[in-house]
Amino acid sequence: MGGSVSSANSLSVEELGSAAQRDRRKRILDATIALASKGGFDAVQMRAVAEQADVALGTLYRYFPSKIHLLVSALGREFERAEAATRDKPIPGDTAHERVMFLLNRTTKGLQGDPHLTEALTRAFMFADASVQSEIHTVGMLLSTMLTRAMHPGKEDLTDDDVAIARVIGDVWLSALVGWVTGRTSAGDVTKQMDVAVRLLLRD
Amino acid sequence: MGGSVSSANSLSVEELGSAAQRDRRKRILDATIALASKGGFDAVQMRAVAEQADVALGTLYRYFPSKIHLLVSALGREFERAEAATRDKPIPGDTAHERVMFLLNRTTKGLQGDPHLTEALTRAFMFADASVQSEIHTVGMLLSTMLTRAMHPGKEDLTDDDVAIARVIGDVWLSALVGWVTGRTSAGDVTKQMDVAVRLLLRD
DNA sequence: GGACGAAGTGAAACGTGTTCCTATTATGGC
DNA sequence: GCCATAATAGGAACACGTTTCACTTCGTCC
Repeated sequence: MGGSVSSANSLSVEELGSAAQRDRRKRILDATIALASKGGFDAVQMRAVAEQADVALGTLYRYFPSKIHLLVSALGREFERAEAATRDKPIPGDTAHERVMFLLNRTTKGLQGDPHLTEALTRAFMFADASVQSEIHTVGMLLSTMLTRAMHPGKEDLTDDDVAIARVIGDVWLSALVGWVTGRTSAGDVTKQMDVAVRLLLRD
Repeated sequence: MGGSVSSANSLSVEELGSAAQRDRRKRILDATIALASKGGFDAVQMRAVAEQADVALGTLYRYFPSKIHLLVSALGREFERAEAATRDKPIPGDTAHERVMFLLNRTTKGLQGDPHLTEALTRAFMFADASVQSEIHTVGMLLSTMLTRAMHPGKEDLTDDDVAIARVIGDVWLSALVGWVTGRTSAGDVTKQMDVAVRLLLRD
């Protein structure tokens, strides 16, 4: 896991030439999600992923230079799906508080429906080091986009404070998620913590 | 790293009978800090810790059941030192905001003075799973104590909001730290993020 | 001082992430 | 179709966290 901050990035969909390659990449991520969903972080074993995706171990490493890259990329794909599914759909709620809580609750409930998957993805995200910067950045941008849209639907020029608040909410959400994943707090606590934080940050 | 939530805890100072045992424990934690300080998370290798602490590998595992337990315990000891060093010393500042920022800035600056050590301890803390609950809890309580004391020096009956705000600040601080450790944000950004969060949460 | 159990030692062995190497197969240009 | 090159397969090898085991040392009770 060491080494300098090299250019070893995960191969993104765009830079994959052939359809066969895009399909391999998809199979790998599908296998990752399936294994994570069944047994969490520890169950995502590189040999098992390769076998289930029907690629050689070397190929897996060619597409994703480490287990962490793999899992964070899988997280990114899930986030993209979630973001795409809710784009253009207005978020219900009369106030920023209500809309943000709606978004957080829906997402949190979704995650809690698959605890193992959530554990795997969250641990990977938290353990990632500098070499996973770009994959992490993708996820961070998506989260920030979803939150600011919930706060101010349709607003174009976001203030620094808008962005800062979204960031703080994202931070708290991640911490709460980590607490839940590691068995420190209950599912209800996550919602409660979020509600308190959002109430403090978005006084309508 | 798998397994059920067993009773495998780190041996705490209190339950260590002899002076020789307390000394072994101290040597182990000293070696851990030294190695972490020199090379970060990856450099804290169990064989190296055992050798430097002059104990057998099996003994190291008897005192700390995993590398994560070891590092989080080391973090706990450092936190205890920091907390003890500032207990009874009033924190300068006229407002809660000023005092909290003073505390955070001082601590952050201390951490940034030893990036490798900070990286090792932060990664361990974030990667910890349910089996490290009690060690994590120790750290969480210390952090919460320090923050609420900075917010309301001498106050006895803290409200739910006081505790919630401290928790949110702690969450944001951790996230910011993770961002810095993983090279996503600069040292200055950490301070800036904290200032924004504290300003939003503690409107004087 | 001897016996007994707990704690410590030393080393081998195992599991899984990661790297490396060689043979084989796709792919694209001529 | 044929060659050059890249991509993939298959699998051995390595590193480090963790486990295990046979043996030794330490502390305590008689």
